[in-house]
Amino acid sequence: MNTATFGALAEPHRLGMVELLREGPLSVGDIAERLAMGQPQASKHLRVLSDAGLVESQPAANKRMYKLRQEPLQEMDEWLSAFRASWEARLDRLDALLAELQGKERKE
Amino acid sequence: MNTATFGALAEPHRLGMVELLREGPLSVGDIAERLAMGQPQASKHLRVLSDAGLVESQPAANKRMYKLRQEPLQEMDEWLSAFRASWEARLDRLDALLAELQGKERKE
DNA sequence: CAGATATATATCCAATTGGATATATTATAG
DNA sequence: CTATAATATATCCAATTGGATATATATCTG
Repeated sequence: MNTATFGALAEPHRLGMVELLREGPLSVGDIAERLAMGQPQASKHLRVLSDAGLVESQPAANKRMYKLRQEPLQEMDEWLSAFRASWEARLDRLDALLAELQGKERKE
Repeated sequence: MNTATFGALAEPHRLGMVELLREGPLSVGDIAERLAMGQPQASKHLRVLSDAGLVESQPAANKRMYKLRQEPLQEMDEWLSAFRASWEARLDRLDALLAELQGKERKE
């Protein structure tokens, strides 16, 4: 797992950008406006997201459209799966325990 | 989603700690040794992880055992699910496309 | 071509951060 | 109680970071 992904998402404005771009591509100006920040700040944060591979941009006339890239998030998802395994195991044990208790209840 | 979780995982040593603790609880000394770092550094990083809720500790004799907490990772997992939906939709469309191509192939 | 619009970049600054070292704290052993 | 082992904390330092402002660059409009 790449720490750059976590680093990029560790800043509230950038996390907001990623969540915002989930709805679809946006221009820098739109992003800056919707997140209530200055344009240079938005560009700077988008640069960080872009370096981390979380977004990509393409020119559109006067503007520049940014959109999400899925790869880093998919990588995160795969990384998490190792942990998911362990907490699902716990839930399974809980299920087993509850089932056992149910069984006893019926017998008594 | 809490940026503190991402912030805590944005540092390679701390990411390593979390992955290490996946195998089970460890003392500070063990963690420091396995990650080849000094004890004060390990304590400092563990503090950050603890503040982010990613680990918890309990005293054991002379030592202090650290273990993973699942909640922040589960929260990450839920946060990711919103994105998972969109990329699974893409895969579905790809499947549909492939199926359609298969169908045409058979007809011709 | 001239002005306007959108974006990127450069610079300055204060705050945060990670590493290293020294020291304080707590518990165990003898 | 004293010495030791394990850990936490304090301090110093260099590097990084986010915000703000100014400026450069590129594209569109007329």
